[in-house]
Amino acid sequence: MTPRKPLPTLDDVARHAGVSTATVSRCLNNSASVRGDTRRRVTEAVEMLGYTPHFGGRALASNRTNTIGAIIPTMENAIFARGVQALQESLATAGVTLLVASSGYDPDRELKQVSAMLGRGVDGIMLIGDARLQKTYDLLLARGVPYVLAWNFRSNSQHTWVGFNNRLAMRPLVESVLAQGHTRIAMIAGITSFNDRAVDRLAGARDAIEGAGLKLPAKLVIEAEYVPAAAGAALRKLMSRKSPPTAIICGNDVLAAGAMREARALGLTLPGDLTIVGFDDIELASLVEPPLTTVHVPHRRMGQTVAKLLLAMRDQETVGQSVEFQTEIVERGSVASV
Amino acid sequence: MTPRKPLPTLDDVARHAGVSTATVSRCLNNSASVRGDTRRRVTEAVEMLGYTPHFGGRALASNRTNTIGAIIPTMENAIFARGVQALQESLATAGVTLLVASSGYDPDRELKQVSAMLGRGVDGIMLIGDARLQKTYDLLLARGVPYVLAWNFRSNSQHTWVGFNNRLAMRPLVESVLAQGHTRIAMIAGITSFNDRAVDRLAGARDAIEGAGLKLPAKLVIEAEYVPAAAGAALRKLMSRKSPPTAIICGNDVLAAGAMREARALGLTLPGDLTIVGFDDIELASLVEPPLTTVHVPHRRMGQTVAKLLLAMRDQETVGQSVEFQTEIVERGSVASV
DNA sequence: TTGTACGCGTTATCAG
DNA sequence: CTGATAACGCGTACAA
Repeated sequence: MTPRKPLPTLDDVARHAGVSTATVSRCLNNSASVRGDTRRRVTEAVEMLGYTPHFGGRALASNRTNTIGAIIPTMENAIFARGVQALQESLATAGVTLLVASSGYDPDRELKQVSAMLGRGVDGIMLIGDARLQKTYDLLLARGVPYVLAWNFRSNSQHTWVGFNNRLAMRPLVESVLAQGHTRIAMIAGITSFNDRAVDRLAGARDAIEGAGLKLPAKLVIEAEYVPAAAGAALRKLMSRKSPPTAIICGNDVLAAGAMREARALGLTLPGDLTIVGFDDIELASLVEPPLTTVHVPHRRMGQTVAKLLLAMRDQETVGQSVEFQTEIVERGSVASV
Repeated sequence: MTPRKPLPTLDDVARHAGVSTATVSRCLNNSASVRGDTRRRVTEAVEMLGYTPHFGGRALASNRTNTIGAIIPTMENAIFARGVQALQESLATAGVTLLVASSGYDPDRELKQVSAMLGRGVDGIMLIGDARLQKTYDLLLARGVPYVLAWNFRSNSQHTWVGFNNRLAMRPLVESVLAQGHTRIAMIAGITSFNDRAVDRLAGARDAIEGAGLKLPAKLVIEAEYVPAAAGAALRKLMSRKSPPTAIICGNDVLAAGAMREARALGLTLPGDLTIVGFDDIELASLVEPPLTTVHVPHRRMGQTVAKLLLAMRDQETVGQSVEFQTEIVERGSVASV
């Protein structure tokens, strides 16, 4: 490995171009007051030396980083990956860099990540949902760094939200299952600890079931980690009951796909023997057999909106206006009448 | 939004603790020479003020950022998401932050990302494959910033690699298909432009087919974007030929799943009417029906290894020792004899 | 339009 | 073991 070379500095560029560092700085920041001639000499020198502004120096002097942070539970979840990708693309067009960290659904780790990002001087932060330590909010508020909560929605909230109401979104899906005559319905939910989306989806399913005069007993609710195998184990447990459910609501598409695989392994015919529905409408949903009936969520648009909002909050130092998205059921064929 | 508050500085902490900034700095960097008593006073003050070191200042003074960069084609590809997640986790245990950017398979964008990361003073960079602008390498070399190329492998390379030989990995998979008696084999490859993995996998398939004395004519090779629908369109085209292939090699699992979906839509029975194989062994592979025969790739272990290597290269300022991983075929049931 | 000079928050060197 | 103090690279009043 070549030894670490010292980066060319503003000073080097200035000397090469025969101007002062101030002028170079002005050129780089597109400040208007630079003569075309001078500007050309400077940009030439920049080219020649392969100069890149030093981020630290810049942050120190300007108290601006052109950086937005995003802390998500995990990158391995396609819905966040997609949203973050869109967020990054939107920010990039504004010349802003995205800093991504993942908390692994651990609130303590999230707090540390927020703290680290504040130290890095991010101009704004995206967080997922609102299930976290109060201390995390305190930190954000104390610093006055704008933040947006995403992937869920609450009205009349003190926070700025970009997302959809997970509870309300789940309800019509379950109602459509109920409409097929199912009365013994179970749920394979995501882990609800520090996950408001999982909590709300479960609550929405319960709303629908109880709204139909039925019950969702605790024994028919199993929480599973975000991997197909966990859903498979849950399904096996549910189907081994004396009177097994005829329909299973899954907290998301990955769980639904895992449940389907296990159901097939048990020799069940889908959807004839068992109705299974998911949530999120990731690519996977249309690739399994039978294709999954699920709830479509506009992940990319949410990411784009978060970008727009955070930049506005940063520039206008204004409070952010929450944006609520609507979801819709996508009927594909994993639901049958009882 | 609360107005942006000024962060507490080292100076504030020093004043509160009744010591000098130098001492505070020493405490924070775990430098040994600080009395327990003093250290306690300092950490107390840090707690009280909610102090977080200013990243820019630190970078400026120490010429170290504790940051590693990773530039991947896209986060929406599960294989990179998984690898990057592992990379991040490994780095985190060493107190290093990961900066992720995605190039969208655009070499110009990648060059800009590298430049930006260098400006941010990253201590090392992970790149995917070796299909990029020479200028990008020049920049890296000029700066002497350690970098690792991942997700592919070349022996006797001037670069440091962490990955597997895509060409060699594809060969036995295709040979196992040939062993089932297939003679008309087609390929749905990834887009090969600036994607050495896609190129190599295609080459590996050709190696196997020609090694068996058969041909892989250009008309039986279709490049498709990394989405199921593109693979579906490709499959439809292939199957509409006068004498359609009896087996289709796909450049990755997502393409394979998309091809399967379309094949079913055409009324074909899988694998009886058509053999389809994938590559990568992402979760999806075991969730489709029939489950996909594919090549297992240790994505997480690659991410961890990249972390280890980059940290070592940074600390010892030494050349990195390439690490080659082996892959293996996972036979699941999407292959039938002709 | 351009240059001079200071300060941003931290680390590191050197005395004490 | 601790305290002054000089860098580090850049932006920006202020002056010219």
